[in-house]
Amino acid sequence: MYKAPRGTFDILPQEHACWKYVEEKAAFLCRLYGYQPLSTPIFEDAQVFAKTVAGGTDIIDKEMYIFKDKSGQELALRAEGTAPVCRAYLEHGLFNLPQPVKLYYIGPAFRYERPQSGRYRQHHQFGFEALGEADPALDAEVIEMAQQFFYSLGLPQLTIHLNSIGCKLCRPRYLVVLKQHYSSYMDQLCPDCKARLVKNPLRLLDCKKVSCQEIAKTAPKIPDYLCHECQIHFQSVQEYLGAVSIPFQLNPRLVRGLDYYTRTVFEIEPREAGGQSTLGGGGRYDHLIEELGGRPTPAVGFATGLERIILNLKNQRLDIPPLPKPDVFIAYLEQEAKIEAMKIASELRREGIPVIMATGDKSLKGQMRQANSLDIAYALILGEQELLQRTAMLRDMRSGEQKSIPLTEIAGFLKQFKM
RNA sequence: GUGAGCGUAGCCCAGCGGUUAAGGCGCCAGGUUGUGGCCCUGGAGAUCGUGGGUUCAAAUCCCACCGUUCACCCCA
Repeated sequence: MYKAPRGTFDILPQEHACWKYVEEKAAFLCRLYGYQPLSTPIFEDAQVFAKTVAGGTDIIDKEMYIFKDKSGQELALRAEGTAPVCRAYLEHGLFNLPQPVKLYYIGPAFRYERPQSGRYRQHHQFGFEALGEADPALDAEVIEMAQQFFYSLGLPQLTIHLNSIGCKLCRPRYLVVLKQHYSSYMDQLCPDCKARLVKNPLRLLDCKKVSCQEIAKTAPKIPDYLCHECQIHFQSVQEYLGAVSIPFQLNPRLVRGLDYYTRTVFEIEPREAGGQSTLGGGGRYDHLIEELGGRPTPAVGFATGLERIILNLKNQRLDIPPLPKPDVFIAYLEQEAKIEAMKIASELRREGIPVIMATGDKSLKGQMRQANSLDIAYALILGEQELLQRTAMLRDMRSGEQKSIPLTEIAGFLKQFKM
């Protein structure tokens, strides 16, 4: 038997209610804040991702789906949402619009890794980006949006962690003192952290090992080493967040792995949960667009994984509005009635009434059972008697009451009752 | 890539060395010659993940592989 490949999954009809719920909340949020939808291809020139994540991590070698197409061009499945948005921003000259340009996306992304709770090879991301302006008010807006998103979903028990990781001027200065600090604990570091010390020092700060966390606690804090401009920016973000009453927690050990990030970083996680529970995160990336070949262009954004959100919704057992069901099920008895039934089904659908037509010449009992299990409000029954009288039997499946209606009046009757 | 747990019908799962592999949900049929939901009766559906080994005997013990779950690495 074939199975969905490792790390992928089918979303069955009954699960779609949940997905639709989340996607609609996302779209509505973006409308509220004036962010417009942008869809990008499922694959890109591999360089779109490779350039932006270059160095420091094994994302490219280990985690990305990279392949050559028949022409030999190197392509990569969409690894995340931000870089393609920036590519589109450059390709279509969106920098010529009044800035900032506010965009959002929602769709699949791919990473080659062993699946674990809420992490899949094909997963789904929702994100929004404000491109072309450095105003800290945008950082605050993006954080507020993220918070409002989870709130509107019914996930209010969240903590927003906030930090600033400086810019190209001040971060190198910080990294020097950070490395100094860790160097003096060299013999106590775990093997991973020894590697991080040279490869990606910022990541030292969120090692999960208890012994390394002790060292991180006493490490110099990056906010203390920000340059003047970054300090002002960071303070302004906090002020604006205060102005719109968004609670946040400063976390000097919150970092990002990649070089293009600047200044604001934030992550959102459920309260009283640690480790792998982050629901979403974002921050400012003032160097990404430059990496892709554009002019230096500041930008800030947020992204979240829908699988994690749905996991949380299910854990909270929130009531998700169910998908609408068809209004009418048409059952028939003999061949003659079947033809009439098909005519009626067709007619009702043209009137905009959703109909399921019985098929398979099952017993009436079987047909009614089916109508019941589909949880349909009305059954329309056509048999010999009804045909003779040019009527149909309309049964209210909830109450069990039924009455005979002339064929010509069915559509009008159903519309009038608007189930 | 590393480590640990788990693989028995569509789903949940009992059985953990002894010969027809149990139950529940769901599905189908009958109890109502044209009527669902509740109830009753019956039925279909399982190469017990795959391959090898131990044994008189393996779903049950051992090994390998595959799958899956969780965690690590990484986290865009």
